[in-house]
Amino acid sequence: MTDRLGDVRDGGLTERAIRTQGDILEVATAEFAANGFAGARVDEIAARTRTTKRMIYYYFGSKQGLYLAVLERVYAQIRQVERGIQVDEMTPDEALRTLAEATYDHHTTHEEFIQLVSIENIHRAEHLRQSETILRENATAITLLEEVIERGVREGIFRGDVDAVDVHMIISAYACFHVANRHTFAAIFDRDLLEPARQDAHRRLIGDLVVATMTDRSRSGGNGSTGRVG
Amino acid sequence: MTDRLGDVRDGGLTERAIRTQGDILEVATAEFAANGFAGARVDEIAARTRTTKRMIYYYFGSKQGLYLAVLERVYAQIRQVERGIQVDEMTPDEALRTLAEATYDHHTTHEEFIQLVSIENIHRAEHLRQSETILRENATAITLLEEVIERGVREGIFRGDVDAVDVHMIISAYACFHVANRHTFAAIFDRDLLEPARQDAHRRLIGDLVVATMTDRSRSGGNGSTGRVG
DNA sequence: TCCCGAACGTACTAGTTAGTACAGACCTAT
DNA sequence: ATAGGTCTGTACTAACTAGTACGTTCGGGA
Repeated sequence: MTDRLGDVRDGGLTERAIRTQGDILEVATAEFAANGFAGARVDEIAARTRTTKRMIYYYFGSKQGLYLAVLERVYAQIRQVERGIQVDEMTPDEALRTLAEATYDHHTTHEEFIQLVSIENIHRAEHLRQSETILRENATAITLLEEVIERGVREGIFRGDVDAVDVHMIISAYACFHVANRHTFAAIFDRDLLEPARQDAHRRLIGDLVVATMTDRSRSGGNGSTGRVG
Repeated sequence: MTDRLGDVRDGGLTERAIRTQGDILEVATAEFAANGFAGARVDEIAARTRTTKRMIYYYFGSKQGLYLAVLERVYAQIRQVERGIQVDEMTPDEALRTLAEATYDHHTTHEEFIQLVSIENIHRAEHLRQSETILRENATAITLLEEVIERGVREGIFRGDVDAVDVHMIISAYACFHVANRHTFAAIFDRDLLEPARQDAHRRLIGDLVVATMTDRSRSGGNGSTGRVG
């Protein structure tokens, strides 16, 4: 009660209220990411905020409501990063490499996001499907990739049977794995995928991987115009 | 009590006991994979077996003991698959493609294994690290890959700065993602990664991807003898 | 100055869940 | 046949946890 301010209004919410909600969301993000939905404890979240459990229910209604708010927050953050990427002036392969590295950098520095995505998949995306914002806004991440790939195919340097969603999947798979399966991988193969000393090599590798795949001329069967994925 | 047999002994365990334990493990695998460790209910597992909760505690001691038994069981299964792979007669790139496709096929047909690995990572592999068997036996999966890659590098067709563990990571990442992130991916991008119609294309793609990456001659900087990963 | 609603804190409850006490059935060996 | 260990079922409990009832404080507008 020492830092109470002269509550200035802002869209129906007190400044203090906004800070309280932000405080709760930050702590809740860590708690859900670390323990899963069922494993997370509302009491534990409350204890680690400046406020009380009462407030969590006051602002978010239920444990599930809080979880959904956490999910929307982390998905909004990745949208923010994606919007900041500029690849207009680059050649298609340079652009592809840049996009891959940006995704790699985001995921490896946002462990909580990846953990929450894992958790959400355990629950078959049943919460995520309730969020129109995420479904509507986060699919647009593909647009940029589509332009780059279309350009590369038109210029004849990219294969034509792998589309933007496929490429996004490849990049995401690589970047997610480093974070999501870090612990079992380290336990079994004794190699920490996020070790700082390896970061640069791993970043280069995802670039190599996606460019090599898209520019590959020696692959098994078919070519740019046949055997389209899907 | 209708199907009671004349309990024949086998290594200290009744035949009936073995069947009971197997029954519990099978049901528990599904329950843990579907709901996570905290979300899984011992009562629910008991209700879906032919036996009772009492037996779960009799054989496995605790919820955690049961979970560990489940984990060991699914890891033992993947070891079994890995042991069955033969690549001696193949060229290194054929062998690599075969190994990648086998991993892809295993993971896409063993959803529960992937889910349990995800769950275990949420818990920072703290249960897995307790299992000496998994740590000792499952690391040997790399051996086969090591031979193939060494052969490819010696023949001058593979790059030399990516080792067996890196390649295993690439293959696992791709194969895991299809299963682990299936639901969020489908929700956002409206594409089911496990749709049967796409299976062949996706299997071919992981082969292309890993072979293209390893045989890539046009990559960013360095070559086979410099900039080694790690 | 005093009313009103937003924001907040404490103490509680109803329901759930991991784990157990106790009793009994079954098989094998002697 | 009977002792003793393995195996099984029922009914219970102690502890935990999401959610709430109720009261209080605060700032701003009339």
